[in-house]
Amino acid sequence: MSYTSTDSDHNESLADDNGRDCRSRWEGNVLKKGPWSSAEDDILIDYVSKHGEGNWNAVQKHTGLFRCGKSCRLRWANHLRPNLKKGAFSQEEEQLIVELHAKLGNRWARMAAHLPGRTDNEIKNYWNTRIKRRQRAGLPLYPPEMHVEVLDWSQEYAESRNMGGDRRYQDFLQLGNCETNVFFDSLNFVTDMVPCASDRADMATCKILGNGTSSPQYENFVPPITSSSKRLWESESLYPGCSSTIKEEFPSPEQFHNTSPQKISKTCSFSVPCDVDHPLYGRQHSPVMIPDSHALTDGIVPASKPSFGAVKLELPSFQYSEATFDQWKKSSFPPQSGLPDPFDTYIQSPPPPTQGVESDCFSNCDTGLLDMLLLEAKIRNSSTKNSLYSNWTSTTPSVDVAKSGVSQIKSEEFDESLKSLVHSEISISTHNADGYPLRQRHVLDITRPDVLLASSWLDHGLGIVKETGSMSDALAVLLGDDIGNDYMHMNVGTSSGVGSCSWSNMPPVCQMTELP
DNA sequence: AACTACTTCAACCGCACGTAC
DNA sequence: CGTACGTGCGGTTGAAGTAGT
Repeated sequence: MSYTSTDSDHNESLADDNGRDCRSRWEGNVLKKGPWSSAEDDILIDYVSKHGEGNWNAVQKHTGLFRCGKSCRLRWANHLRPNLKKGAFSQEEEQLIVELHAKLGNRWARMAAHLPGRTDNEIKNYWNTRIKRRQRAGLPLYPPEMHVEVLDWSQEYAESRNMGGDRRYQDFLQLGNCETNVFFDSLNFVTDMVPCASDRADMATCKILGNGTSSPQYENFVPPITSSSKRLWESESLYPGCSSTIKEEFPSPEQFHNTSPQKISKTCSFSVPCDVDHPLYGRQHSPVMIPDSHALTDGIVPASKPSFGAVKLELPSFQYSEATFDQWKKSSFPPQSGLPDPFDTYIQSPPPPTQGVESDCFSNCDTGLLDMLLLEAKIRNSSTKNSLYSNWTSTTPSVDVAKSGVSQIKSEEFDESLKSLVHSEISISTHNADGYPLRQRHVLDITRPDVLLASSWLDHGLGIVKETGSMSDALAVLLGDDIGNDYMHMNVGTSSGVGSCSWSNMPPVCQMTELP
């Protein structure tokens, strides 16, 4: 789009904003708004070439430009600075944007840092356009092929664990100050990347939303903030297949104010206790919404903002209707398309669920969160027969996913495992730098979902997965039986057994919370 | 050709954060 | 500590472009 406006053809409002934005006056002149003229561009370019970037508010003083500093900065950053790429995004760039969005959410500036020559505004516009397109098409935001990427990424982290950590992983984990948010992003990442996991989570939510919950763990809820519920409520169209039950089960924003938390939460999602830093309420050990819900599995949560249940929703990945899935099942993979846009390709011909998954994915979706995490870990450990899931696999219908033999997990067992994770207090004796013994009580904050997410650590770091026959055993080892001993032998460099893992060698999310 | 609906994208807006005073 | 200021970020707006009828 090219503007051909002149200096006089746009509005020049005078609203006051502490004199800091473009609506202020400058020496009696009204600062100009609207599109920039080429003359203005030249002035700005000349100024920056002489004085460099920064101190934008000084531009108008030195150049006579009737533009505020913010406007100058924006113009320079988005259009005038050198090495800016113009034109459509390449396929590589598009794919990178999708990957980055899966990891970062709507953090356009960060995404732009990974795309040389591209601006946050460009990426944001592209994404919003893409969202609208996919929304219209009723399709998920992230192509299922990307599940390969997440596995590669997990492997990469595991391999680089002893080399100072994977920067991608660290960046991924340390976005913002609230690990819970990180987890939400992480979970989104995983669920979006792993089609079956995502589907199952979504289906699980459909079930939760549609049928309510009967399991005890679903009773420990907090009501989502109104904005979330409101958006969910308003997003009926985003949840085909669930919308009807959402309408029935999900209270309207008005109802939220008049309904008991338990009643509300039972219909929304499930949660586990989680330490949450909140700017207003401080650190709380309180239930936090687990983004197991349909909205949440694809609702990218801006990690920069605290998430005291403030789960911000965007678009769900599971937007396709049952009819669409039927088409998927019948269609071939990879999709046939001559469209240049790889995502349009996906829109046109969404791939079917992985072979052998359909029935169980759609019929046995009582679990969501842990199931998905296990799925990820399972895939990566597909070569190990004595896997974490052997007990479960022996008692539940087996489902092959990507030739790896991933199994469904009984919801009851999942419930019990989840319970065992909650409020686990451990005592650890170590030595300080001077050799004096230190004994501290900790809460191994494994209730933090991000800890759970660190399956790379669970299986690669501790080696627990390979040593035990079930997730329950593994977690028991992790939480109580062994760690609860007075002394833990933690050797760096070996990879078998619980005692082989240094606490400092854990992913950042696995840091423990020291009890007061 | 004219009209309408939709899409794109530059720019604006409000807010948050860091820093200097 | 409070205030002013500079800067950056993400969400939103609305004009121009485009496609469809």
